[in-house]
Amino acid sequence: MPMKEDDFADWYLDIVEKAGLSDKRYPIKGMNVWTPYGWKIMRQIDGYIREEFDATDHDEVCFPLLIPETQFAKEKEHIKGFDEEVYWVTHAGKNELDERLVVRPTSETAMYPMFSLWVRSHQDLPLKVYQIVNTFRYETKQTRPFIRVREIHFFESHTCHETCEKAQDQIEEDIQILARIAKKICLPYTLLIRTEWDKFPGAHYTVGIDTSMPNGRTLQMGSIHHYRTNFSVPYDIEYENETGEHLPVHQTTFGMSERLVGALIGVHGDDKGLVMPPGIAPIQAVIIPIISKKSAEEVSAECARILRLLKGAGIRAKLDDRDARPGSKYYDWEIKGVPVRLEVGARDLENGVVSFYRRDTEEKGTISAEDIVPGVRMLLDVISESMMAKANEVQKSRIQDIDSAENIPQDKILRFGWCGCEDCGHKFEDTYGFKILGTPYHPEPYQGSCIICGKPVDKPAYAAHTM
RNA sequence: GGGCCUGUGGGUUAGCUUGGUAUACUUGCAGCUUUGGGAGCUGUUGACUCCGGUUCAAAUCCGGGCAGGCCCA
Repeated sequence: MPMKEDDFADWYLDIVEKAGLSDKRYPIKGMNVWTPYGWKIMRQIDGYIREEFDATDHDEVCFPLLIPETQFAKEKEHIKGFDEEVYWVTHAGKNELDERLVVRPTSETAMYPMFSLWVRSHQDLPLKVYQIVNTFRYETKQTRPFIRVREIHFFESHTCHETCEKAQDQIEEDIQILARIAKKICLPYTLLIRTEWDKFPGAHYTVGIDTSMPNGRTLQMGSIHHYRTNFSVPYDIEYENETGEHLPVHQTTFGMSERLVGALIGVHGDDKGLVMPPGIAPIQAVIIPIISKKSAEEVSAECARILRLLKGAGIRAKLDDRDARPGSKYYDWEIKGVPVRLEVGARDLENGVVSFYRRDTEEKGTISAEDIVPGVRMLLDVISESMMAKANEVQKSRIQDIDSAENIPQDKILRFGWCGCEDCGHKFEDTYGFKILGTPYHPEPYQGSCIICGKPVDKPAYAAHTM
């Protein structure tokens, strides 16, 4: 059941604070401090992103944060889209700058003048780079940790290709990369081609990556764009082909932000707190010793042994040997969403087992102490699969077909017929109060008629309230 | 751009109308004790957003700044 808006806001902020993800008391709106546990999660995700891009022949780069105004203004649509939400650097020390500098809201305009120098011949193509950096956008609406912030941690990949088709192939590769990343985080998502009036400023087309949050709204986690030559022409990124012709490159970008963290809170969290997917959990298994006077030494020794084994096997394990009651430790690690808890007490020693608790389903059981490594490994796999399956179920149940304005559920993603024309699109958004997310990137069978004009259509459109 | 509201230990908060010793819970720290779902006891650290005004006296009243939140365009 979707949560009410206020309940969601309280619940979400509570988890962010209690799990130690972020401290929002920093005195600038929308700029929060990544606290250690939250940052570990983000780094875990970043690490996986690096792995994926490196494995697909992208090179990591790091561009300057500041962009000269003239460079920023070269692509007209682009600057119009960001005009209202960029930060400007206008002074250096006591001097006013001759040319103002933009604090990057995204890096197209920082990178492309350099691409113009780097790309000369078809042998330089494809050019595939990415960076993991922070960007800045002056949000005026209400901010919320990870979901709506003014300083945004994200990755962006930028590619240049000889032809439109080769750029399109890149988008297919991006979609594969996305699929693998999403699986790691156990996040379901939809790929929808955004409407003309909602695409990225300057893009030929935009694919939005959305997921559904517990308040019934959708959260856009990132996007993939095909630019064609929209940027390469104004930024003069040309290559010489085999026959000596000079042609503009075709470009793509792919980016996802710290909203992934917001999404995983929303998608997996429950009333006990965060639930971390094993793939990116900073701590995959926490060991709690159950000390009693008689067995203190034996229990400690066994815990140390298990910790050593798990770590040796590459499992991110932690021993919680604080001087506190077991119960209070349980609560601490449940809020943080640690997937597996292992308990070792006198009783377990006697039976040659280790007790476990699964965070996602709250099931308890035992693993033979001898098989602790394969046992934990299998548990983590099972948890990943079951979290993914459950999240997919929920996402599916959030989608509802409609064919008229009657009985519109406010907390669902609507699927309906739309002829695709801008007029009907705007009419739909105005009368229904929903935002059109777009049409499926991967074709899906559909027979219906435009909900506004009645024209028959063979592909659906999706709409939702957005975060 | 216009309007409204709010700032009290690390967190949550009482007190503000009617000016006078700042309340409680939680957290932190130390000791004792305890450990299979937030134990207990004792001791202890820690706050009135800032600047100015009124007053014998300001967390409290007034003005301004800063920060945050909400509503409207």
